[in-house]
Parts: sequence; structure tokens; C-alpha cells
Amino acid sequence: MKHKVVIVEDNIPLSEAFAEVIDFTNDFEVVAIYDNCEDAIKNLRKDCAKLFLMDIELPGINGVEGTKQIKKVFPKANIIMVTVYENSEVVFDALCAGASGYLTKNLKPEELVDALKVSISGGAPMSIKIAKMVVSSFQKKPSKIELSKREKEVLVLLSEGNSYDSIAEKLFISKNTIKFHLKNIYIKLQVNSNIEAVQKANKENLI
Amino acid sequence: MKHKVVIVEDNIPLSEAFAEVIDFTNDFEVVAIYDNCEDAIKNLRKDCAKLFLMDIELPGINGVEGTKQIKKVFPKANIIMVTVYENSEVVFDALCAGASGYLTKNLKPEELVDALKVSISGGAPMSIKIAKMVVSSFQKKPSKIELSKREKEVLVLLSEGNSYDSIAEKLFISKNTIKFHLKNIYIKLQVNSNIEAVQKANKENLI
DNA sequence: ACAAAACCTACCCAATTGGGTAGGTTTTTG
DNA sequence: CAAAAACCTACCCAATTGGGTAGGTTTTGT
Repeated sequence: MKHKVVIVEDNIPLSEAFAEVIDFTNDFEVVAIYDNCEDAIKNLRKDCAKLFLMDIELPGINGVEGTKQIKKVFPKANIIMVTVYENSEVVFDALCAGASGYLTKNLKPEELVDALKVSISGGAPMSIKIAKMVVSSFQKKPSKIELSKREKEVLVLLSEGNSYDSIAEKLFISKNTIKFHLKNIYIKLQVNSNIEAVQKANKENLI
Repeated sequence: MKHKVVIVEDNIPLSEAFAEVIDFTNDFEVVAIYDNCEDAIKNLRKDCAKLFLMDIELPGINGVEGTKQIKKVFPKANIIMVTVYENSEVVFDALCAGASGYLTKNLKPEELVDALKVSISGGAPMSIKIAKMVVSSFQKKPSKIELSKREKEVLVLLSEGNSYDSIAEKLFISKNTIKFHLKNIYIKLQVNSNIEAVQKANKENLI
């Protein structure tokens, strides 16, 4: 039994080329080709495919939105984005939407097939550049802002929802001292409210 | 000119096997093998390698900590973790520390060489399972908590550090209404302060 | 058309927070 | 050692926030 693949791509020659490559394999077969997400979503249950090759730039519903909708119906669908976009925002949007892989259109036939194999076996096919982007997104650069140990403690407790009183109790110091530290924290972070301080500390990886 | 590789691995037979594979290639050569991070860090400038194969479980400084220190001296070092650990915490710790790739020890010789090639060309070599984990980490599951459109607007503005007054101005409604919405938000999120609300909303991907 | 939900406003009071000054001790560092 | 930095406390006052009640309009769904 071959794995069913649906292609959603408005560049017809390209989708036909993909289909030809896929149908040539022993393990995969293309059950439908759509040039828009709407039709793909309409026929989801009929096609009953586990694998999707999804373009991003599509007329009507775009690929990211389409991915969300397909995943809502079939959470286990493997949706591989195949697009020309390589800028970080689109990539992360697609991954957040539930894409299980991300390839760029300049891929070779065997790469396409490899990606399908990787995907069906629970992996996440990615082009080299995308993999790098994804990994890089974890590498938080340290902030240049320096908080003292005590200031960090206060900020952490504050971020957990403690009131000044509660922080004071937990650190065994007076509420006035908490205020004193926060005042200094606000200056260092250049903010003027507790919420901003917590947000900024999070963004700067200070806590 | 071959690319210099340093191996940090306390399983000597394994590190020697790696070295043998690497030295057999035309593009890479092992310039040093260490069974601990301390020595590797000490000889950083002498070895002057661009590539590191780093074990995680090491006596003394562990691989994650070692990675941080090496990246501090050589931010451009390509450090590939090669370990048996596959649990998410360790993987993400390693990536955050600056690892540019993550492989598991059951890898084949050609996979090792491929990883080096990928890494040197700016990519991020990962085993299939790790790639999947990394991609999955982006897929935020939607919260079951439902906020109205207005409540989200208020919460977003609050999270940006606006005071009630400021939020009221921006939404063209009265401060009292802001308080009203926040009261409801606090109930829905089961919190009782603005900071907690913002934190929880972030955690639940509500804003 | 009706009910439910969402949205809006106002008022009150208690509690918390922000910002300031003024001073003290302890720890770190040149 | 002396200076600097971090840490601590207290007090004051203005402003903001939390929590409550009581009512209104608009939008949504059945």
C-alpha cells in the first residue's frame, strides 16, 4: 500500500513535475493535485492523505493558514512546506502552524522523495538553511544589561506573580528593600512598570 | 587545507573511531582529542579548530557548559553534540548553549562526515529524531481558555507596558472599562494580578 | 424575536505600586 | 586601605491597581 500524497501548488508545471517524481516511487502516490487550499480542504476526507506538499504563496487561503486548518481536521497530517520563501518570519509561522517540514523549491527529485520518507517515519525534513535558522533561533544572545543577583531574584519572584509583600517574605527582607531593588531594576532596564520589567527581562534572557 | 576538528569525548575507543573516520577524509583532520572539556578549553587557541565534536556526559565540566565557554572565546566555532541523550531538556539546553548540531552516538561513519560537511557550510546537522523535536517545539498547542477579542486587545496592550489610562486612550474607551475587562481576564486566566495575567497569556499563547 | 454573550460606563474603597529622599552595612576590587 | 558596588531599611506622598456593585448598549446565535 503506497502512502497517499496531496499536492497543493498553483504552479501547475511544478506540481506535475513533483507528481511525476512521486508516482515513480514504490512507496508514494499522488492522489490529488490542487492549485488552492480551499479545494484541498474540501476534499480532505475523500483524499485521506497522510502527506501534503504545500506551497505558501497561494491564491485565497495561503499555505500557512491552510496548514492550520488541515491540522485542525487531521492533527496527524504531515504537511511539508515547499516554497521559495526563506525569510525567518514565514518559516517560523509555517512551523508554528503545524508544518512538519520545510523545503525550498530548488530541490532535487531525490531530495523530494527523501523528504517524504523522512516525514512518514516521523521526522522533520528541512533544507540546510532552514535547519540552521531553526537551530539559531534557540541561541539566545546574552544581554548586555547586568542585574545583580538580588535583583534577579526579585525579578524572578515578581514574574511569578508575587506581590512586593510576598517577595519580601520569601527573601526575608523588607518590602521597602524590594521597592528599592525594583527601582534600580527599572532604571537598568529602562522601563517604568513591573510588567514592562518582566517582559523586557524575558526578552533579554535575564531571568 | 583540511578543516581542523577537535574531539571531546571520554569514551576513548569511540573518540579514536571518530578520529579514524575523520582523518580518512580529504577535507577534515583531527588536531586533538580530549577526554574532558577543561583540556579542550585550555588548548583552544593552540588547536585553533573550527569544528568540535562534543560529548555531553563528561567528567568535570559537562558538554553543555563547555560549549558555552568555547563559544564565548570562539563565537564562530561549530560545535556538534554527539551523545546518547535524546531527551528534550538536554537537547534544547545544548542548542541554547550554542551547539550548531546534535547527533546521537549510533551514527554511521558517513553520517559523521556528512555532519561535518553540513556544519562547515553553515548548516545544522541533526539526527532525524532531534530535528523532529526541534520542529515540534514550535508547534504551540492552542489554549482551551477563550478570551474575547476586546480582552485580547487589552491584554496585548497591557503586556506592552501600558497603564490602564494609556490602554483606555488607545482603545478609545474609558479606564473603567479596561478595569472591567481585566477583571474578567483575571477570572478566565485564574490569576489575580496583571503580571500573572501577562505571563499566563504568554504561556498559553493567547496573545 | 429573544436570549445570551460581549461590550461598555460609572462609582466606591482598600490595597498596592511608583518615585523620591536619606541613611546604614557588607562585599568586592583597585 | 580606600573607594566602589551591592545590599539593606525606613519614611513620605501621589498614582495606579484590584475588587466590588449596578446598570446600560451592541452583537451573536437560535
